[in-house]
Amino acid sequence: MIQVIENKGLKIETLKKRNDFLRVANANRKWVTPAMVVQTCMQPENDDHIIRVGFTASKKVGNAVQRNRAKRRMREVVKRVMAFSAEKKHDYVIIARKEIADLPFNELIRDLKWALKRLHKSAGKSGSRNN
RNA sequence: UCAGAUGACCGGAAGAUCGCUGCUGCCUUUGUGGUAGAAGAGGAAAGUCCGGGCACCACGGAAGAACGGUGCUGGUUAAUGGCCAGCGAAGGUGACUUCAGGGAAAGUGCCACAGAAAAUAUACCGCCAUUUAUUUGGUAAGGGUGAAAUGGUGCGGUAAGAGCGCACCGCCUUUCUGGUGACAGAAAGGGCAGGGUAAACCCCACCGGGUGCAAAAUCGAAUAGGAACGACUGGCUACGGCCGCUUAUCUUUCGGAGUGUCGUUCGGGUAGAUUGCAUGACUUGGCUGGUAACAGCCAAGCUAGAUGAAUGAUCUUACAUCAGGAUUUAGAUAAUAAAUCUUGAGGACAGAACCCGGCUUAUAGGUCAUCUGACGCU
Repeated sequence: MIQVIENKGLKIETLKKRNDFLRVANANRKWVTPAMVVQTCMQPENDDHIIRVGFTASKKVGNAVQRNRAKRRMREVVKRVMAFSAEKKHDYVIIARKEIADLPFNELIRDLKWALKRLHKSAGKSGSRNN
């Protein structure tokens, strides 16, 4: 797994600015899975080796303990999936849903892979539109 | 053994793999680097309800008014509405618990319904005397109303009654004794002053300036705009403009637009960064004083510091606990209890955000200490 990262030369950073979150949300490319919602768009700056990922857990997920746990699980999933199935020059935002605390970890990995696949496929086929 | 009361404590464990945060050492291509090491959430981190430290703002000092808060006494503390020790009242067989516990003889307001009468009192049925009378007078024992009706019980007394008199209890005043005090006890005097409500206004005593670390300080880009200086650049003016010049190439006319540009410096202080920011009313242990809260002294220690917010994720193993099933033992082939095996579920409330002291609320399950009552045994 580490080798994959090295081969592709990709580096994962986290999104921190509110503006970035809004930009990704407005791009209107998203895929919904039982545990989370995945949004994506192209990066404005051109650095080939960086993928940026933002995490959102609103109050709907639960209290502070449950929100933090949701973010940590998302971060772990991203670490294992994004390294070899993300696209260069893209920003991603992952929004937690209530079920994220209860679902098994393997299912989260499978769902994120599937969501990324669908997003990239639809981007290639029909531009930026996806409902 | 059972049922309680009070106080204190724990609040998941072990292993493997992969990470995150700042710190220290070394290396270093000085970077958002590499590597090694030790460290990294709570009893409530929560609610943001009180009290402080700290910072800024306002303000000459002090007192008062207004507003808000507190409200038995003494102590403790940086401080409190907290805590400790007492007092009083209420509850409990008891250990013990609860109390918004100053003033109702400073004044004002309110008290439904019932009732004669709910407060400058008064007399419905009664009782007694008197009278021709359904009259007049005396009474407040008894009845009735109500949450509440001029203190209670007994004896005397009387026409009937009544603190009218007496005894005891209650109440009020004064004095004495004990206590720092809240208050307690005793004696003497007074026939009794008179409902509730102050979580109604109010009175009395004491306390309180405001805003909060997104406070505040330092450094400080980029863009736009501002000021000063220098270089080059057209005049007139009555300050409204007019003429001139420029606007990709030559000449003329008309219309529109422009009339300054460049460089340096300064100030403002935005994004961002650093400080504030963890050596403190600190933690642990011991000794001394104190009933205790707590205080003093000595020794040792350094124990989270994030900022879209680290302190974990995944897997495995037992274990507490819960539910179902089976077997054995006790028991009446019952109910039930205990033990063993097995299958499944499964770890509460909850995440530091400047820091402390409290309070309140949430919390699966478990441990310990002291004490009380009941039963049994000696």
